[in-house]
Amino acid sequence: MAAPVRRGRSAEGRAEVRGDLVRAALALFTEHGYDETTVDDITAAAGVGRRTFFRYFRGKEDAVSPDHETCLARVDAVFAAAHDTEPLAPLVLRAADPVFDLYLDSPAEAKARFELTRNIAALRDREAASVDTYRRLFGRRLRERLAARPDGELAAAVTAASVVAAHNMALRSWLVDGARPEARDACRATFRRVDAMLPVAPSVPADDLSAIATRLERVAARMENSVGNVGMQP
Amino acid sequence: MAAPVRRGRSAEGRAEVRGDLVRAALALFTEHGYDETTVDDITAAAGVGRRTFFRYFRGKEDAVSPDHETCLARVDAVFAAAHDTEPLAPLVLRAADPVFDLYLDSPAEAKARFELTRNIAALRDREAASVDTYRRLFGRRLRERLAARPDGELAAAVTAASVVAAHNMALRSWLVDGARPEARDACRATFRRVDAMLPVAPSVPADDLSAIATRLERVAARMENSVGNVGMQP
DNA sequence: TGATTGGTGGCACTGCGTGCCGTTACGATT
DNA sequence: AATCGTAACGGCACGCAGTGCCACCAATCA
Repeated sequence: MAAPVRRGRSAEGRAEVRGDLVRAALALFTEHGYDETTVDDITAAAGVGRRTFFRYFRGKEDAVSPDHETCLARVDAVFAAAHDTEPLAPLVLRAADPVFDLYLDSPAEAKARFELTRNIAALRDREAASVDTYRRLFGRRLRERLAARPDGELAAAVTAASVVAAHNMALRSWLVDGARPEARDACRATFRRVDAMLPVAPSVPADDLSAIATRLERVAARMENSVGNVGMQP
Repeated sequence: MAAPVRRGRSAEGRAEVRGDLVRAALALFTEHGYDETTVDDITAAAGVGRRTFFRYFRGKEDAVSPDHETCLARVDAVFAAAHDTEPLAPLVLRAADPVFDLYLDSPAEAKARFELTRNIAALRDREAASVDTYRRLFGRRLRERLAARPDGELAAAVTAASVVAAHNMALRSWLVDGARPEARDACRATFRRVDAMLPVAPSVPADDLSAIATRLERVAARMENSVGNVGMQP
């Protein structure tokens, strides 16, 4: 005599089951530890069979991750929809928006995930691998657009890594600051400061040369400030 | 009746066993595939017991990796030995040298590892996690030295990610180019071109202002070249 | 020669992930 | 409303990764 199936087959039912599993995994991992929590514990807490867990997640580590596959597709769609002549820097910054949405829209879960990925080696490695897929995606799209330049491949690789690093840094600051919903715009603004550090292209339109001059002065000021101020004085 | 133990307990014996396991793993993964190769297959090919494998490696994925823990310690030692007033850019570039040594000193194994990490998802994720530990190490050391600057944390994160990305890009180019030993210097030179893209500090000494001016002109030229040349023309 | 130490091999065990299959609920068709 | 097809579910069994435990053997020392 099998236990009755509690849910239907609709999309809402699937989302509900998935949400139950994620919440159960986050709670159990946080309370009892990652290694001490088995998949059986998660499925028992969520009220589903063990086999069902592996129909929603590839493995135990993925139970705490949001859906990165659809997010990757959205990022790629931003690049695909952009015109070839669109200035590069704003496009790159805009392409990161879907990732921000993924985290900023659910602050509580994002913070719980952050704490787990900070403290548990297996989940930290998983996160690093996930972040690397975004870096590779940015790298591919940038390489297409920078192939003609001298050191274009290098600039593409460096820019992709820079954007992803700044993105994660902004998210991290937002999370340690309490993940307040009203600070979401500040989080995005923090990220966009990386614009001044990108090596590949200024974010100003091509016909605004005064803006270029302004930017050049900023770069010069920053460089002069750097020299003689390298490292911390004791 | 147990099989006789074939090796002693010396350090050479341990290195020999480890080398046999790495070579067996590389060969079996390449020939029969990663998922199709079990730890039993590796230990049988290396002539040791299954239990011994897990005394040399944390898991199946680590059997193809060089020793990143000692390499991380060497990188950190470079930072620890540097004076606080040393210019930042050359220090950062120099800190990457131990990683180059790790790969450039064994071209054949490096190429075999590269092919495996390129094609096998589990090993690619493992590699990404390993690279991320270097990125975090650079980030910590740079954050110490940039804490006083405006946007110092952001600059530290971006610079760390840039250096690691350029490093891996140079290694990758060297590997796909055949991993020729005589091209090792060219590999390092490719990496050092990232210097022109680093946002944090010029690599010139603090008293050479003419060099700063030269660099500023290079930056300006690159920026002007960028505007109006964004993206590829069809 | 006897005791100690440290690496090794074998064994058993837990837990992850998967293939397979019977079952069950939902939706569509008539 | 009865029926059929489909898709998700639960359960079972299996292979394999990784670990704790213990006996064994070789080298060193008393």
